[in-house]
Amino acid sequence: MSKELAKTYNPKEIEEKLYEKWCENKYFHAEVDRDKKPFTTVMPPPNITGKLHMGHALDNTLQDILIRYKRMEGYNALWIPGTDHAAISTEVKVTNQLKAEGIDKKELGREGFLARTWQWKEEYAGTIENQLKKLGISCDWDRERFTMDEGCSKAVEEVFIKLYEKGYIYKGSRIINWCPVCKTSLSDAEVEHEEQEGHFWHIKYPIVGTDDFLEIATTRPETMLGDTAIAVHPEDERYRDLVGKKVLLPLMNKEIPIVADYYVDKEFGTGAVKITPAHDPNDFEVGKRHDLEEINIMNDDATINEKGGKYAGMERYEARAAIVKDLEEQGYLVKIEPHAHNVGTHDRCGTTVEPLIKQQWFVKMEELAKPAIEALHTGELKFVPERFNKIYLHWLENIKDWCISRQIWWGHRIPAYYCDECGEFIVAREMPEKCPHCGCTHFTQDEDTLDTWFSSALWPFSTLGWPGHTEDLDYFYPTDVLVTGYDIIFFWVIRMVFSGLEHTGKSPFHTVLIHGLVRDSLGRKMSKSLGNGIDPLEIIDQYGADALRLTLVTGNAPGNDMRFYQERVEASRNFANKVWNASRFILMNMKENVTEEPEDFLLKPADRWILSKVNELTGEVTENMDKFELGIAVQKVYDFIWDEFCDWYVELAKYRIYHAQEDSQSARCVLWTLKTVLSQALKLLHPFMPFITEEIYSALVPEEESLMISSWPVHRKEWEFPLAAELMEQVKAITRGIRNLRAEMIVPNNRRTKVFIVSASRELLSGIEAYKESVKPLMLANDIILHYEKKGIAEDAVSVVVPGATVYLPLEDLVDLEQEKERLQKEEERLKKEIARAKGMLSNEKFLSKAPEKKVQEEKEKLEKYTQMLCQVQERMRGLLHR
RNA sequence: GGGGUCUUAGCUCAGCUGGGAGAGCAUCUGCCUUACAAGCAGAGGGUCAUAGGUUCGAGCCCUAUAGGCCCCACCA
Repeated sequence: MSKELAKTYNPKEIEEKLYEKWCENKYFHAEVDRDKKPFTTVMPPPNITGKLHMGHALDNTLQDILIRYKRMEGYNALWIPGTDHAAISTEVKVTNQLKAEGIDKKELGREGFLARTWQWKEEYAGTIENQLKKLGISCDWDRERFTMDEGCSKAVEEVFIKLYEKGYIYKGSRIINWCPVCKTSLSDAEVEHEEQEGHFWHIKYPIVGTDDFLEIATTRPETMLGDTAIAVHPEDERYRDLVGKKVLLPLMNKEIPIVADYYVDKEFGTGAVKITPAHDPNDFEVGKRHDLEEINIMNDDATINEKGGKYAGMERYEARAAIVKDLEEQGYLVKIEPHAHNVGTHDRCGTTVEPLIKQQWFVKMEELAKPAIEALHTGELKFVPERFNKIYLHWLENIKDWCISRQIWWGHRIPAYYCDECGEFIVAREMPEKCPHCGCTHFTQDEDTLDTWFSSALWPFSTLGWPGHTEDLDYFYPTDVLVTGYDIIFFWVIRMVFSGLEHTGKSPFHTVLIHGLVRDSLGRKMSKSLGNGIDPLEIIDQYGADALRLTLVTGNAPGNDMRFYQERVEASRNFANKVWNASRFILMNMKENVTEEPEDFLLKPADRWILSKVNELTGEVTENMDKFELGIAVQKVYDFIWDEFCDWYVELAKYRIYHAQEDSQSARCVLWTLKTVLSQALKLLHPFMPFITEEIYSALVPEEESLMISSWPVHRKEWEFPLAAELMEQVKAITRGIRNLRAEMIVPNNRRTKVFIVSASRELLSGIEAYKESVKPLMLANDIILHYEKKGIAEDAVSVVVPGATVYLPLEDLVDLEQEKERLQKEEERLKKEIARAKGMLSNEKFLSKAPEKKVQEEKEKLEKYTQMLCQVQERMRGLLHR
């Protein structure tokens, strides 16, 4: 006796219970098993900075769909979860939290601050884990990792030392991006450029030894305190004679040279550029070429330092105002123009970054990038969709050295030790005992930590035990698919690829499945400041995890952004409800479990038809899944379940179920088919909606342990029934014809009529004859009368022509013959058009010779069908005329 | 400045290797038919941005144009 389902679908009741069951049974856990092929994916580790948002829900839903699919396909599926320490972001959050408590992080000191941050980590990693569990994702929690745990830290250290020894990591004094609020250096990728309305200040510098001036234009006048030259284009006629001469730097009263450099654009501004090597990346390069002095005029908090003369101590914008004022007073300011220009900001705090020269650690990228470029060309790596190839290549081909040191506490400390005596440093796994240069035995470790992406770059292999030569690494690595948003290709994907290639010799995955952003209903990015974010947990609470998941994958193509709104979730929830109720109907009627497959000849055409439909669906869905067309795959399952299965097959099944006593064999057949088709559809749906499908399956197929570990269906040759399928399509066409006619006549559905079906096809007639009772309710008929020829049917009926049959409804009081003639005329015209179209194509020599045979054949069949239908219509019209 | 992407029904979007335009929501009509009103049965609604081209055949491929969005880039 099968168990019955609750009357209404209530996700809350089943989701938590099922997730616990899955966990208890270790279904998510994977161990090395040489008899099975592995399928591995690593979760992009969410930052421990806060709760998960809708983007995380999307990312993890996609991964879960893939991993569940592969698991059912028989792979040894491993999905490693974890979180990222998110260096700067977390440090900012904790610092702010402390500030709110009136504590300055310096008071706590490094150790105290780290202890506090670890507390934060425990709290948020727990929250994140719970959120992910609510989504129903099937990752291996036994293998949960953190980018700062022991293993990952070991990998970081190993990589740093390896790259240092190979000469790929170096320490150098270079111009870098500096965040004056976070007081740390940043990589180029962490700087966002935004256009701001600013000003263009034109300033004249007196030319030494003359009464003339040289006019320059700048957007950052305060940097003039650090000017060490003026540059002009070497071929600029206007300034040719000035090269080699000097100008007097206003306010600073200092002579600086005029140099010629191709960097200068003659057409832009005045054609003369002030050069501040210490505060502008371009000027830095120019300075190197002309051996100019680099004068750093700023402190770490972007206030002017002692090199800035009377402006020392002022904040950068305060200094700017003061300088402009002084220039004006002293007659050096020519004019001020409005000017829009790009300003670099720190992506984590929004502060305008300041280019500064600092000693930092860098990774030399040129050599590392080459194999990563190659991997895409050889096909070892691919992006889905393909268009992201270009973005990936463009970045790698123009890559610059990566600044990896950060002046913050939360992160992996750089394994470099400085001799307290001579200051030389040693890169090593542990603090050295004796300085090889001076023999001193006291060392201090580098205060800096590493860029957060330095550790996440190693994620696909550090989580599998690297640098150890573990069994896991050998078996599960390289991983298969990486699922992530296009917004972190530069930060993360690229760095994982070159790191994987460098340290393991293999691309860390063969496919990167890229998804877009989840936007709000107006198409805006969801953000804290706008307050338009939607909490995935609230949606789950309201509609269930399955509904949320379905919403996130329906109607979306890889790499595209999507809009999220409630109505879409409601539609998904409605589908869940539909599945639930159809299943409930079947279980209600399955008085005892049906496990035995009926003899082939006992199956009715409808049974064969739905079996061939689900069979076809299986093949198509599998193909779509393999091509990562998840949206298309789930749409097909949705349509099959709702349209074909519920609206047609279940309706057709009712008569046989309700009359089981008269024909128990037929009832058993129909129940077997219902169970078989539904359970197969549930399997196809399971990756998308794991909870509801598992719950139903456990009731429907109690002989099996669990749906999630059952096997993915395959296409079966023996379930191809082309003849039964064709017959059913005809029955459906007739049924639709009848419903259309009635709707047009506004006959309420509760009024039943006689239905006359005239057809020259004995197969069709006998098919329907054998099936009359099942079909009657669908055709809203109280009687179906079948005729081989049209006779004995009153003319005052409405009629409809479908391929192979004419259907008459004697709707005595409702029939208006004039109206009926009009309808027939319209239909005649439509058919004539269709015939003309088909004839046109078939009389086109080129079409006949060039189009594939299959297409030509299709057209011929259409022509035949429409010609026959036209005859039926005309025959009917003649009947009406004779009357 | 370079690159990408989008423009399809009132709205939000699918449309896989080119072969008679689809879904959900919304609208309209008729139904509480004992799985489901979160439902059933029907209907209306589209020169697939514009202009060329390739092809027997174009929403799909190519070129140009217009508009939207995104990314990259050192024009002070």
